[in-house]
Amino acid sequence: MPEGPVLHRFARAQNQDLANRRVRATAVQPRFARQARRLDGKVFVRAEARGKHLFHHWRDGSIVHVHLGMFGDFTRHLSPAPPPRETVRLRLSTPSATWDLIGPPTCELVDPAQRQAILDRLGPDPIASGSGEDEFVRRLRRTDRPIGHALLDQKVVAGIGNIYRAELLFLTGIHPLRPASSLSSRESQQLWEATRRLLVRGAKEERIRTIGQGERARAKGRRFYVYGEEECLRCGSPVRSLPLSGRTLYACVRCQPRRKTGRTRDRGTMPKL
DNA sequence: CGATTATGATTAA
DNA sequence: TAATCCTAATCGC
Repeated sequence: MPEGPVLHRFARAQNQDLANRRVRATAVQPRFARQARRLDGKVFVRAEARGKHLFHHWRDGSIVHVHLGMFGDFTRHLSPAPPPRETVRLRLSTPSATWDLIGPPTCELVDPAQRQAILDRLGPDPIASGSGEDEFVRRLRRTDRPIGHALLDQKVVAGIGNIYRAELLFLTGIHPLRPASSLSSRESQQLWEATRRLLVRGAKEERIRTIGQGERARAKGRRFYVYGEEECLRCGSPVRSLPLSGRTLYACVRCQPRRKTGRTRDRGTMPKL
């Protein structure tokens, strides 16, 4: 379920609940039980998010690396917490709050070098660092793969998932199949700016929000411009869906032309076709 | 109750 | 590209 901003939200909330406290660690599933016993009752120092990766730092030097994949999730309970479900990989609790980790493909103890190796594989994370545009543009320029593929590549920019990919390309009016290297520097710059804005917003708010204030009224319950939709929220044209990098990509046939269309600016003034 | 699907990513081939 | 790792909700029978 999670894209980058969700991991940052988890890290912040977990820091509020757990940082610098003695934390009970238990596991329902046997897979992580031994490791949980080793951590149980020790001091949880802090949670750290980078892209879609999460690290839990413990005072004894242990580092737990978590990746939630497509289905993983954290759930939070206030005391008294209900008994854990059978699928709880790791439960972290203090007298007041409890965090359950469900369904992660990755939950492992790592050493500092392994953590660093993971970070080294990631491109700039606009939530963590603020800057990174140069690196982003550099990476785009040197690949001929479609921009829709490049945006999911975590070493181009860390944290974008399938929803943000579709919505960012929509917001910048870029056709997803254009080679990344063919973007003008202005387009790359706009893409980075939109990425930074949306991911930072997503880390602050409870849910992914891509629709701008001006078009909020028009949305009427719809959450996205094109992701998972059949008609473009802005112009009503059909949304094309196609598989790209093994995921379904959505794009408006009209707002995201393969080439720039001269003077015709879609400012949302156009009625439904 | 089985099949399907979902905001992911690595490894093998 | 395909197989692999993970869970839960939904849908059709």
